[in-house]
Amino acid sequence: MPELPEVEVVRRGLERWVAHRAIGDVEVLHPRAVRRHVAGADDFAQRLKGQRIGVPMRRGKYLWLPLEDTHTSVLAHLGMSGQLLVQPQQAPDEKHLRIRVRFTDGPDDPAAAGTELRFVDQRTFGGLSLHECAADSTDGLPDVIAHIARDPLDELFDDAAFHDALRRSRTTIKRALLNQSLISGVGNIYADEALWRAKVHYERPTAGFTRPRTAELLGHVRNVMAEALAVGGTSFDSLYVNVNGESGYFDRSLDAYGREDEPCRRCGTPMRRRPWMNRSSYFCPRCQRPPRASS
DNA sequence: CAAGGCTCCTGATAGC
DNA sequence: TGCTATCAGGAGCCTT
Repeated sequence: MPELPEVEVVRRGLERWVAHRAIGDVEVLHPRAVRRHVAGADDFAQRLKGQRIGVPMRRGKYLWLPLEDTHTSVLAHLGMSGQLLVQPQQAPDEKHLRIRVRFTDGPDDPAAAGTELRFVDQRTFGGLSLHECAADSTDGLPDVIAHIARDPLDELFDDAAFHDALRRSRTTIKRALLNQSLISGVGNIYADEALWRAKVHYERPTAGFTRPRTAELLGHVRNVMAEALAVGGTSFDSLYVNVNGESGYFDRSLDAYGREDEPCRRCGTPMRRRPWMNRSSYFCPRCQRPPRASS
């Protein structure tokens, strides 16, 4: 499940393999993969043809490819299972290949010659679309994601504003961490990991957060993401821009996510799983005490 | 308007 | 053995 670190690994791969390449034919094999492109699959393909890709950018879990000499960008979201792969043109189609982007020239790196970009997505929660850039953007930020907050690895992320937002909100901390308009890039896995590290229960009301507690939690969010990024980045050395939910750094040691009934790595108490917002929350019942009036 | 719930989708797995 | 139910979950959209 791609969250910020995985998406950043993909962005770096795209920067290496497809930046500054000119787009040729585009093939949309499944309409759902371009459902955010309101004008439809044919329009998407025709408008991309002949454009040159700029330097890939990312905010939270979104990434985009600015199109040089235009005010438009290709927006990409991987959803649950999306992958952006750079493959040799002759490689067999993947089972869940949704979009193919051919190029009319090679990149600076001749090793990438003869390759194409493929969007592969089993569960079709992700997709590509073409958008105008936000009016005040200098980096090609698509207008449709202008509401997405900066992510905690962005140097312009405003810690004080985030704390103030927590204090103002009548919600609980995990909901806030997953609210992409407050802080972006955090998904279910890294939320549980950061909360475990901070010894904070997922249902703790945000209104009671002190400045030091917010600062500590943000530190843990940043650390767990940086560690995951470091691991994910090491495996990226081939002609393959990968998001892999099954392997890669996912088999690194997670402290909370998926560890139901296993001993807490701090205190040994069996970890618990609770149904939460149609998904699961993993936590240590001893290290992460629930707030009063909460189960 | 803020907050919370619903829904899209496919494949792995559990259970009968 | 083979079917059905359950789970995974990001984020737009809808309701309250």
